[in-house]
Amino acid sequence: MATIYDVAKVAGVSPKTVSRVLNGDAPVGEKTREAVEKAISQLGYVPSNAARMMRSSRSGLIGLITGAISTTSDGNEPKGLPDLLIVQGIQSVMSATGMTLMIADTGGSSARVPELVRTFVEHRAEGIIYVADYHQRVELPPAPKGTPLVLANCYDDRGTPSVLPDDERGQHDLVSRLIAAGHKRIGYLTLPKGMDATRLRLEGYKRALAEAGIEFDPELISTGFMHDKQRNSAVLWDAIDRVLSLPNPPTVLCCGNDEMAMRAYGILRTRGIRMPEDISVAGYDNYRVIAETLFPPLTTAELPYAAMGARAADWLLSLINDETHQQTNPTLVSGPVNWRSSVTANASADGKTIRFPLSNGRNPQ
Amino acid sequence: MATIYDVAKVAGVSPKTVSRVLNGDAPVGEKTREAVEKAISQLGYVPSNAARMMRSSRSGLIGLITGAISTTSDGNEPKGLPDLLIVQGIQSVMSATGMTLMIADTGGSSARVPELVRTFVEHRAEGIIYVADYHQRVELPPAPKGTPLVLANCYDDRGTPSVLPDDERGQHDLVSRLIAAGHKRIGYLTLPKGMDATRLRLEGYKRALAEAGIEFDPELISTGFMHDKQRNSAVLWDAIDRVLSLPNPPTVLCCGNDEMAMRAYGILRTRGIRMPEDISVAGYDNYRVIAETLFPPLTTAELPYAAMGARAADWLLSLINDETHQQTNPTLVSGPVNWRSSVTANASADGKTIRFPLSNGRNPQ
DNA sequence: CGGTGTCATGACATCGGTGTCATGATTCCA
DNA sequence: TGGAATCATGACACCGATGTCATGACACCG
Repeated sequence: MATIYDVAKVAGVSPKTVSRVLNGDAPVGEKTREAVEKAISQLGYVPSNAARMMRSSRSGLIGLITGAISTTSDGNEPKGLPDLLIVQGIQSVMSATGMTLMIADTGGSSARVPELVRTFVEHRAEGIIYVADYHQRVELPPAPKGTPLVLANCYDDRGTPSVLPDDERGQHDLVSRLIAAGHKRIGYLTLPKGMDATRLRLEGYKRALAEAGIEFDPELISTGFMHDKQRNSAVLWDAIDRVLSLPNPPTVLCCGNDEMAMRAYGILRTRGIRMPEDISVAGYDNYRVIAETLFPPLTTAELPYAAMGARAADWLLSLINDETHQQTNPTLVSGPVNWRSSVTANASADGKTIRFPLSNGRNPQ
Repeated sequence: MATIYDVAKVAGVSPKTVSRVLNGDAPVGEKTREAVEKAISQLGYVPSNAARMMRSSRSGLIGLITGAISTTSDGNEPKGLPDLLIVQGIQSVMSATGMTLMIADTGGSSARVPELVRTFVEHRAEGIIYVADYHQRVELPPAPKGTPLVLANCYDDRGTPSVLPDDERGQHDLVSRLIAAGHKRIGYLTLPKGMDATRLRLEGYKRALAEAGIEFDPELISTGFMHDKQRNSAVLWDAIDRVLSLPNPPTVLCCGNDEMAMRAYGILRTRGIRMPEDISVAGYDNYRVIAETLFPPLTTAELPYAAMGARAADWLLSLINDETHQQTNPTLVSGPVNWRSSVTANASADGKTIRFPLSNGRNPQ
């Protein structure tokens, strides 16, 4: 690999002059510049970042750690998509700034984090971002001093800068929109209790009802998702049964995520219930492969992963550059409601209660 | 940040001795070693990879480029999942070898590739992997000499090392398995014509039939997917109509991917057709979020993304280490058939033809 | 007991850039 | 026309590791 000395020799100048041509930090004569540029392209010279870094102590590298640190990870499920979208958001900001991303993943074991951090420090990464696969609290080893750390899609209790989805607002906006479309009885099949997203979204749901003057009915709420994959279908089946057999059943079912909505489609159709004619369905995440492909396409609140990544990246950059760029911590990022045809524009007139054909049959699988 | 000189001073030895303790490349006295190790942990010293690299010319870095170079990309759809799984496969091999992954993506524009490659060369990446989001031909600028390049999920006509999914075999194995389960009339709703995967899988389909002595019936084949997202539902609707209204309709529908199968579920159910009682459905990809969540869970051929990534990484490492480790080019990786309950174990007895309730109605959406 | 090997360690150069300072050639203005 | 300012360029040290070679202290052996 050619060095700056080789270029200097070919161009008949000193290495320092070549350096000046490369960096443009001091004037260089026109003819000299041309000779140097010719030599560079002739030799295919590319400066070594490592050598450059030794003097400047700026590596141009950002370390990125992804992976499920949570204790709930069952280890073999490549959830990954949220991570990826966040990473894309980060990547787009970084490449615009000329930073290069180094990426490492824990493979699900939080024990590997210190090792990964060490590698990044060896490469003198200027900052580190930790990305979680769902909104959660994490405990990370303290970052090495001098290397700023930002958390994306997670937070800790040490006050580390953190970027989170605004789950409360997302659910609020979705439910408000449903109310605006004429729905008053809104079923809600939640994610597992104990998750931050579940709690926050329920608050958003309640706030939207309150704003519209609709009384909150706990009967309409049911957990529709278990961490235990095996029992998922049965749980959702029962939850749907329960809310549909209410004396005054909902006209729309909000699902905790798009995956659950997809499963709900199957369950509802199996019983001969049509969407959205008999009942409307909404999801959460805007997991596009699901939401756009389902038939009918799914109305869903968007989890703004890419925007969260970009926010986290911006914040990290400002920390690196020592800007006092104040941010509230945590920073909440909200996304739009994606309105699609799984929800009727005008809910059935008051008083007309649909009777659903219910069976006691469980998941026949 | 502490340097090796700081450590040497604190421990009262020469920098070279510290280096020896770090690398273990020469014997060091017991007491000296202890003093050095104490100084290291006291100062929180981590060696600088950049400085190390200047002498060794080994950076420990691998460059990874992902993104849709294809001309068909509609630009705003984050397909990404295949990329991610391949990246995970690569990552697991690399971290086991102590290499660090630098990642960059083209954001859909192939014009950015040279720029990304240049960045990697600046960092003196020891090798580069290019990852595509689906099996396709690509044209990349020639890699800088001395930096090996491996293509994952794509190939070129320059003979660059390339790792591809064995689409022919995957479809063959799936269809053979369906035949073994008693199916003889096997409908096939393909991906768009012109894709490599479409051609190869059709060959696999035919080979499986031929091996079982079943005559190939072109009526059973129909394109079920368009690049044009808007028309997708209508296209699939028509394709399903066509094969189901045959005098001797299929007992199972193979879909070009799991996404199409998900859409088929919706279409079939909307018409009151039950799965798998009335007809079986199979997919391709083993896109787990879909295949495991659908009701009933989907039988599908696995596209072994992680294994492909691992293979590509292994190959790249052997190229870097100049091993003559012969590989056939391209290297084909095959995955298992995931058998789930969307396909009946025993197809209906011969002669009993199911009549489907057909409508001429299009997608009512 | 002197010569030879082994062991533990240090001095110094080197990798490939860039910061600092010096130098010679021009240009400029009083 | 002479001194100062500007310009273009080069010499040299330095960043933080490691490879090479040298050195002093012992152990070993005939």
